Amino acid sequence: MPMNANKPFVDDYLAYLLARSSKLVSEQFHAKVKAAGVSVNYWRILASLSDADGLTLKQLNQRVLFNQPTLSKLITRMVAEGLLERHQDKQDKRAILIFISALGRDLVNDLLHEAKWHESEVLADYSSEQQALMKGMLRQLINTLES
Amino acid sequence: MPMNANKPFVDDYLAYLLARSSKLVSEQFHAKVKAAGVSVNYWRILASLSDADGLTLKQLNQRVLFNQPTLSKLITRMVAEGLLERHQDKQDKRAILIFISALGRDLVNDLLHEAKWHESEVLADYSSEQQALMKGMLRQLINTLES
DNA sequence: TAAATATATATTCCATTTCATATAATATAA
DNA sequence: TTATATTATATGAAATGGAATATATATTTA
Repeated sequence: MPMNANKPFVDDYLAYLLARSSKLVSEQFHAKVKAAGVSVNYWRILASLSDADGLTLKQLNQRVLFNQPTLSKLITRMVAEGLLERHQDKQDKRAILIFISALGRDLVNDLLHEAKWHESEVLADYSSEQQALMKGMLRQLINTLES
Repeated sequence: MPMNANKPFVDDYLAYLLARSSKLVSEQFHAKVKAAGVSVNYWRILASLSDADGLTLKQLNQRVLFNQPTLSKLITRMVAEGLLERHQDKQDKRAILIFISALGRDLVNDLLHEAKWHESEVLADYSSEQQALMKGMLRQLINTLES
């Protein structure tokens, strides 16, 4: 017997609402990403680096929130495919600095444009006040959770 | 050179804000899920079935938004582990109906309690009005995207 | 400074997911 | 009704992800 038959769980569960909306928002756009020959994780890495080139692997991981070995291997593949460059940090020789290559830059610039266009479609029915409110709430939630 | 050096992309990109907040909200709770010996995907399936037992694989997939073969294999494993039951649909013999077993029910009930408690911690600093506003916006976004 | 501890990244091995396709049942069209 | 298309689920091979651990450098402690 359900724990609580008269009140659906997931429809009032924040983590579910976030996961579902996240997936739905990303879904159509990811089809375009794949059409460009890029996996979703590649796109996330490129987008995260697009305004912060030269991060260490650790700093990058704080943005993309992957597992460390997963990111390490993704970087290896992306370097092999010519999308990124890996340089040793002179200050801390354990660390590597990750840069977008010219090829990766072209790719991410295209995708950034498509992403913005896609977002404007998703949010077409929302006023700019509503959009700001929604994004603001999410940013606040992120800040709360990061501290 | 960045496409737009003076305006960070990801911090104003809805899909990123959703993905990041989703991951941050789920993160600590998923540690508890794993501590209960359950993978995150198992938990998502059990939670989705908790208030809608007896869905077809396809209906369930519309809730969890996995790939069809992924869900199919997850179900196979969960049945083998005694958490779920798979029955043929009498009306449509192609379809299978998925039910939670007694064992699965016990497990999910425990996790549902922990999930609610975790959510109340995450949202501790929010008034109930703010909580309702946030969830309402997400539900509206989901509805928009589903139609 | 030597030893111990901590940190950043890489690697190995195994589990899981994905892509493409198969199978079986249903719905539709000729 | 027979052929065709569609739908629901399953499966196999290959790619990817994750847990544990290794390696190399940096930091702290005695």
